[in-house]
Amino acid sequence: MKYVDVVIDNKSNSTDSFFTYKCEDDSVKVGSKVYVPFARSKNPREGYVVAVKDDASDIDEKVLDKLRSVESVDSEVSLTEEMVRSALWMRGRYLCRYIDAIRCFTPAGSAAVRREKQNSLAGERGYAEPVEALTDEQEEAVRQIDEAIEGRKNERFLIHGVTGSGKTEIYIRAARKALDEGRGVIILVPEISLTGQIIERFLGNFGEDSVAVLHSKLSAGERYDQWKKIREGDTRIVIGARSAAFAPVENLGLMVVDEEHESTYKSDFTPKYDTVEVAIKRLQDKDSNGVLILGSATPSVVTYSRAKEGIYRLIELTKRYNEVSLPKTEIVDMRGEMKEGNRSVISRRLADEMKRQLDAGKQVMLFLNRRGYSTFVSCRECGYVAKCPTCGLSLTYHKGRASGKGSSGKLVCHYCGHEEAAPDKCPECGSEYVRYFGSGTEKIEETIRKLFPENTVDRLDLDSVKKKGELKKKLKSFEKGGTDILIGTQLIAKGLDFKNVGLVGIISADVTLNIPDFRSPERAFQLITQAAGRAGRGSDEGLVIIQTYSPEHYAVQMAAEHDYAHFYEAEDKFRKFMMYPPYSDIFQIMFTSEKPEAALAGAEKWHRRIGELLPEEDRGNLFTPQEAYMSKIRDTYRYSLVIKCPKGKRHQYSRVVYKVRAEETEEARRKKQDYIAVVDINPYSFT
DNA sequence: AGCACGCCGACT
DNA sequence: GTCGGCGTGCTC
Repeated sequence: MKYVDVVIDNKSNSTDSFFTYKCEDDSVKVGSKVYVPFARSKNPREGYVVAVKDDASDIDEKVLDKLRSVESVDSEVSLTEEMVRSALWMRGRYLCRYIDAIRCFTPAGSAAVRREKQNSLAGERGYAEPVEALTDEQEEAVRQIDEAIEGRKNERFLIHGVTGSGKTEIYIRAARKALDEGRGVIILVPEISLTGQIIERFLGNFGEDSVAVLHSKLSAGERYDQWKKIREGDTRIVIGARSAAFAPVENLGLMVVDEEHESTYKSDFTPKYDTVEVAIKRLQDKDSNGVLILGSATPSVVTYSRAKEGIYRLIELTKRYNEVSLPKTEIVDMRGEMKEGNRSVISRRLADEMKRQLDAGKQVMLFLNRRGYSTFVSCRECGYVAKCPTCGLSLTYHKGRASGKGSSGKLVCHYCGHEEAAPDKCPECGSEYVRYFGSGTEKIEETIRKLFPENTVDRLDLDSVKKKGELKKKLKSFEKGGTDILIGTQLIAKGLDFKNVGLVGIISADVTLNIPDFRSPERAFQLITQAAGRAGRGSDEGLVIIQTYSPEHYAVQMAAEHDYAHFYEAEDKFRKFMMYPPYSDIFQIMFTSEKPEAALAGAEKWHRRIGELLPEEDRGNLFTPQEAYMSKIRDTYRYSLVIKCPKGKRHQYSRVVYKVRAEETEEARRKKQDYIAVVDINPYSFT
């Protein structure tokens, strides 16, 4: 007989601990799924074994006489020990429940789910590109990676390579090497529906039977089948979005995170994990000792700084295939447009160039900021943007919240709570053209249709991705030349390859630049770079026009010059000065409730307790609770609490937050709690 | 989260 | 009497 520690599968906060059971079935292992009696529950409850003991020697005596027996061991589903270890680590890292972390690793559908036996890869056809000779840079990268894989070294690489420098080919070689060594492979991509090329090439190189493609369109049954196939070792290569990082691959030898900087790698739901961190954890496990490859043309500042620190080995790919040159770029200063009477969002320069290109039979792509981001305040004559004096972030305009003096509104910093009256004149130049930016993106399509009535116009954004097939149809139409002008968000800025695009226009670099988030310069740089990468992929040199009210901003300048190194330098200085990541971790705790006063009271309570528990010298890193950026979503009110945790103190701060949460759940046991608190460490946006 | 227990008001 | 509403408490 054995003794096992089990994590019970229920959503309660108060059962978030290990429960010890006796187990008659000696086949039980760490990772086994079990059914156990629990409390007064009539039916046995599901749980996962996290520890197995052969005797009762280190079991608490108080518990020993209460022990009940495991009902049954589910031989169909079990996690590897490495998966269990990684899940336990996640709980501490992201302050979620054990079961939340474990569920990431378990198959979503159960065996009971009806299984439609259909080929999940239907419609995906693989093709192996004719193997071209590798560039010297690629050759060297492959050599280093192969060596690490062969030596079973837990090494991490960052491939910083411009678009078209052949990162995918390196991934394929690395995967082949890992397979040759008898090891498993996980390839992560930001959004499966937009990365057809990688998948096709993997399918082409390794064959459909050797590659499991995990995507959101899979039914529960299909998902389960895939999970089983991977778990049993029938498929050694897995490709998928974020959640594929948890695939039950044993003997994990290689993980690739393509487009490492993408925000889709941060989970929106509990647990709010960071995929790269999970990958690192899984690979450094003693059963893996695997190799990590991050790839990006525009690595996140945090990642790049880690590369500089030596945590990642940096591989720079500077040459594009066939020596295709990077497109020419032009910055259009929109302040001039205003002065000269052009109130349209399309500059005369952009309109002229569009006409020229369209007349020459070329296609045009126009990029908007992400849809519907809210307002920042800017002067249309001098480009002044209202910023928080202590945080350096853009202030957000709040309408109609009379701040005493009957002013038209106020400007609020969503980080620290700083407030000031909204100006009716520009504080820099005195102009009355102070405007609130950021909405009405749909208008652009209308404007373009009016400006170019002869041409076909199409628009693509997140909404159309949701409609199955719509995306593919629109992209196909553009590819075939059926559409002259394609308007889109940065969604279509990635990875697509259209040969006939002569001009890329970035309508406004500013909206990305001025959302109240310290990452906005980084995002602006990435957006411009990616969008620019769509131009001139054929034989002709392309042109990129960047419209902005801040032409002197370093993110705009450096992106226009294709100069990542200098952008990084400038951005790193800013981060260091302001103590933003990588120099800190930002804890955001979101309080929600149907009653605004309950959400605020919860936030204030936590604020007080955290303040009491943090050492004196750290209190300055704890900010006052704020009404959230989106203060009310579907009848729930939201308040947020931000803590800036200096580098190296994450454990300490986590413990404090964890303790406060434990206190609060303890209290909720007695009194009904009327708010919900959710912790997010390093959120991707402050919504 | 379940689920049982138990205490009270309302009804065949 | 006794049915059932839901507040309370416990879970190896």
